[in-house]
Amino acid sequence: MDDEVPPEFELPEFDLYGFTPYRLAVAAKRTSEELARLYRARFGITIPEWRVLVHLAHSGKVSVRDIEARVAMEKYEVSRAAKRLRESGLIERKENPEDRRLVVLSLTPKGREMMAELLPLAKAHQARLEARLGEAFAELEAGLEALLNETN
Amino acid sequence: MDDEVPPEFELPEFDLYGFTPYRLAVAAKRTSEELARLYRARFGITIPEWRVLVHLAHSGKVSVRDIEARVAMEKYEVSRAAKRLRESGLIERKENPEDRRLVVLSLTPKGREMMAELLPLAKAHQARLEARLGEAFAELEAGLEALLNETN
DNA sequence: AGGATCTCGTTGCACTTGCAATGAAAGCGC
DNA sequence: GCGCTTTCATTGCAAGTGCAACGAGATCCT
Repeated sequence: MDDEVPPEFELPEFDLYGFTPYRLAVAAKRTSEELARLYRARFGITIPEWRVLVHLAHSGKVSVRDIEARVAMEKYEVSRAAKRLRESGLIERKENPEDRRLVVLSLTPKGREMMAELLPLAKAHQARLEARLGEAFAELEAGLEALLNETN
Repeated sequence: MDDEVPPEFELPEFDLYGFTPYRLAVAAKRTSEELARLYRARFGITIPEWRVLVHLAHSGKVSVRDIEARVAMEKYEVSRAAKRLRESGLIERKENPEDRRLVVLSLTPKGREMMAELLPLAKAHQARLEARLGEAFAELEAGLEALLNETN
C-alpha cells in the first residue's frame, strides 16, 4: 500500500488526531461509557437519568426548566428521563401551585436510598481518575475550565 | 409523626460541575455541535460521515475495518456512514480482490472536491479554537493526551 | 480435503434522540 | 376583560444508534 496513485489535486494535510473537537469527543465517550456500564449494571439507569438524579440529590425540589439550565440537557431529555425515573419509583412529580405550568420533581425515599449508594461510587470514580492522570489532571481541568466558561 | 424525613438527611455532597466525565461530555458536545451545524448546513453531512471522509482524504483507499480502528467508531457506524456517502456520490466502494471480505473505500472526484473546501474550514476552526483558549489550550491538550494515551 | 472457527461488513430490531408541534397556563398590552 | 405572545412540559414522528445475529469469505487444524 505504499505506491499509491497521486490524487488529481492535492488535498490539504489534516490530522484528525490533532483536531480538538475530535479528541474531546473520544475522551468524553471513553470516560462516559465506562460509567454508563457501571450505572446500568448496578442501578439500571442511563446517563440522562443519572444527571437528573444527581441534580435532584443536590438541589431538592426543582422543575424541568431548572434542570435543563443547569445540567446541560435539553428539556425533552429531562422530561423523558424524569418519566422513566417516575416509572421506576425513584422520583415523584407534583404540580407547582404557584405556577401550574411548572412541575416539582423530587427524589422518593427509594430514590434517596439509591443515591446514597450511588454518589460515593461517583466520588470514588472521580478520585481514581484524578489519581490515574496525576499531574495531567490539573491541566485537563484548567483547559476544560477555559472552554466551558466561554460565553458563546 | 415518624416518617418526616428532612431532605438533607444523609446524602453525600456531590458537585456535578466538578465531575470530570460530565465536564468532558459538555465540552465535547458544545464543540462538536458547533461544527455539526456548520457541516450540515454547508455540506449536508453528519459527524460520522465527516470522520470517514477525513480519514479517506488522509489515507486514500481503506477498508471499513481500517477506519473503525483509527477513527474511534464502531464498524456498523462506519458501514452506515459509508452507505450514506455512497448514496450522495462522495465515496465509492470496490471489492478487494486479494481478500473478498474487504471493501475498498475511496473518495470520488466529487468527494475530493468537497474535501478541498471542507478541510480548510476545519483547520480554520481549530486555529480559532486555539486562539480563543490561548494559554489554556496547551493545558487542555496535555490533559487530553494523558487521558487518551491510557491503555485501558 | 472439509468441517470448525474466525474475520469482515451489513442489517433487523428495539431503543434513543432531535426537531417541531402541541396544549395548558401565565403574562402582556390595550 | 380579551386577544396575543411567551413559557413550560410533553409527545408524535422521523432519523440515528447500539446490539446481536447473519452470510460470505478466509483461515486453521487434523
